[in-house]
Amino acid sequence: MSQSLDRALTLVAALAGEPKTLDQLAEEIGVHKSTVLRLLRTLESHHFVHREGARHYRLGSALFDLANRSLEQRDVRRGAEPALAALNERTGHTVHLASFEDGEVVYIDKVEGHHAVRMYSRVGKRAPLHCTAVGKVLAAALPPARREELARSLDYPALTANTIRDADAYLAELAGVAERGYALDAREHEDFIHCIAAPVRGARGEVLAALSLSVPTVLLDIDGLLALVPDLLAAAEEASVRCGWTRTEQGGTSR
Amino acid sequence: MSQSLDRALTLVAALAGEPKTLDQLAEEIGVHKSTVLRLLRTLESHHFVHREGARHYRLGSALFDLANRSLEQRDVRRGAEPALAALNERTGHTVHLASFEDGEVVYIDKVEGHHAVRMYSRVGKRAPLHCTAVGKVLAAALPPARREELARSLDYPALTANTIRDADAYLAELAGVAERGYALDAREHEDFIHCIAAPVRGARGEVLAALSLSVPTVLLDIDGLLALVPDLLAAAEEASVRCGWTRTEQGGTSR
DNA sequence: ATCAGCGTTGCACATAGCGCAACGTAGGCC
DNA sequence: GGCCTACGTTGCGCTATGTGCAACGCTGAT
Repeated sequence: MSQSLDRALTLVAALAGEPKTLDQLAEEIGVHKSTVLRLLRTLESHHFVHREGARHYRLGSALFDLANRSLEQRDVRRGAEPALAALNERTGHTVHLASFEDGEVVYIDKVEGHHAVRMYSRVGKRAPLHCTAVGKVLAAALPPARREELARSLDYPALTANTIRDADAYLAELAGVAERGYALDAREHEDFIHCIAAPVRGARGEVLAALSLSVPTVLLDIDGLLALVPDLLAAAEEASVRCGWTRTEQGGTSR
Repeated sequence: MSQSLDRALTLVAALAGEPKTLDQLAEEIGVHKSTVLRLLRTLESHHFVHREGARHYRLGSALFDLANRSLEQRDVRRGAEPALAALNERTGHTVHLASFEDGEVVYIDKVEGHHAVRMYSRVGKRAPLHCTAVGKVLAAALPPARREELARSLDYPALTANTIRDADAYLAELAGVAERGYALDAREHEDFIHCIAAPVRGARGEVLAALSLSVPTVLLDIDGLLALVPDLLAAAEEASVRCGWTRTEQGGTSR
């Protein structure tokens, strides 16, 4: 809709990797370099990009500042943080907190595992709903109508041999997740990683986010992973309590 | 320079706090709401903002993604990370990593202290050079000509009773910092906090960043803080080594 | 000393972005 | 339950704004 803004945002994205020069950027986004220069100047004045030496630009501090400020005030994140740390401490594996956004999953916090081999991820990264444990937990939490609609709208790209490939299988899986109270990703997203995830709930029992453990298959086989489910559930419950959730006699809203 | 981009960035900054509605935003930045709507749509298409419910906008995942991606590939940060964690572990206090940018200090990493009372800060936050320990370390690392020029260009706002107030005093302080190899902020930035900082060096001995310990005065008096200098220096050296620095016989480039 | 590569500037054109005002819709109050 | 208000949304016409171009100048390399 707004051309210059659109270009500027593309520019920022292009700078996410390594610092680049004006000419590189101009070529990369297909815009005259004088235009790029002007955009960069505006971005620079807001500290969104920073000039490094005479000819290189990289992302500036405003980005970090805004990102952290915004993350900080997501209440789920704040509430869940101690639980993430504790779960990581107890298991040694990578812990993620993810939320649902626009038909995808967004990682909003993580604690790295202690092992040399571990999953690559990043806070802010987006991932598909259909092949991640966190995605399943979040999708399973939707009201049935939206769940169905959502399931029908996904593409189901096959990322590994185990990836769920169609809406029916996905819906069946989600039903199981809602039943059990946790989700499993058995090498459906990446070949050498499997995960388990559980919901973090708010005051009214609504699912705010999903908490997961991601473990390389070389460290733990599937049974070993499933053995961690009680730890996971305990951590998710701890996080939920900090987010205002109160355990109900009926066992929550899950059925 | 670019009006729409400028407005869009202002918009993003306005969203850093809490989610806001279209009207609020329009009023806040003084632009017609139809314009704001168009900008928001463009921002939304790049995931820079996210629509929450029907009428609220908040920052989107692209911001976190870009910020973390960019931080991740700052080599200093990666190299220094274990040293930060270890220093935090050993002392229990808040540890910061900061770099020099545009005549200011930018925090690029931190590990929170274990105590209930601790300094408020945030990765991406900017701070003044003249009243922070990290600022002094970074300024002291500049070649004498730039150091002088820089010192003359600062404003020296007095943030506490102890803040250095003029260029001559600052230059004298920097000379001392270069001599000692670490810097002290004795309640010059915030009333109840004092800090010590030391440089992290790269392969050619150049200063890449500053590592600091921030301690509330209620937890440790000035002597207690200074007693931590050896720990700080050891951590800074560890970080330096991971950044490619090799200890030279002459004791580095500090004199 | 010459040249190449890149950032920078001024300019003139046209488009892209703007404010306006009218419309649609959802939620709240009586 | 119906009206009203408070928002988000849309179409339109104007002009400011952002654009590409081409010439300039700096800096560093040969």
